[in-house]
Amino acid sequence: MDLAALRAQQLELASRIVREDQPITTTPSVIAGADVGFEQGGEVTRAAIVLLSYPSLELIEHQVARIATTMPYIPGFLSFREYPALLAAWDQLSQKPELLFVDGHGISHPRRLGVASHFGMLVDVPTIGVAKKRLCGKFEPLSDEPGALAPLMDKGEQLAWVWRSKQRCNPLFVSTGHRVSIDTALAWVQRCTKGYRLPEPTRWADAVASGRPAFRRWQEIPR
DNA sequence: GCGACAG
DNA sequence: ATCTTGTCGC
Repeated sequence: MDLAALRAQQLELASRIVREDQPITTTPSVIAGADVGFEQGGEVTRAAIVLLSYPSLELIEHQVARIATTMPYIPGFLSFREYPALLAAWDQLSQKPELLFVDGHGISHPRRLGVASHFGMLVDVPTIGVAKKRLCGKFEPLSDEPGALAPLMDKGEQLAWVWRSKQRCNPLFVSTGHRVSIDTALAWVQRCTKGYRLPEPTRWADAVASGRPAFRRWQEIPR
């Protein structure tokens, strides 16, 4: 793999990311969550996409795709490692969502093209990036109260909101993926958070992608 | 030159 | 991300 070429590709794609809200924004009735996990020591990439109804936030569909891993993890190039599997899972959906949450950064990336932005652009759906760790940029320490907020700044521009979704939990990094402003991204993440650190779409995608016990229970003991 | 570094 | 049980704290 040629990192210089991938870096150039990121700059090109990043220039096409829409950081503003859509002129016509209607309330979504279906919101998706996407996440990626690995198996067999990393040789297999497993992507999961879940569909939740809104505003009830109930799981209505989940798809999992497994493909041979094509690239190693290199900070700043995560999307090239994860998007092939995500696209495979996306194609398996019986219906497409109106809003998409992706586990990872959106524009809060060195070249402004985190996995949420890259994948969001590929499927061309309003997308939000929800990351659990900082990749770049700086922010002031948050107070301990849940709801504490601080802008993630880099080179003079705000790239995300650092938001403490729950008490005694590390904050989340919420950013524009594609076709959603940073403020609107935060508003949707807040509306979809129900008492846990992660918003429901990413929480379920995470559970499905990594075979969490909570999900297996729901999966193996239905009805 | 010395750290930092999504998942 | 993943390897992994119990355990400390609210």
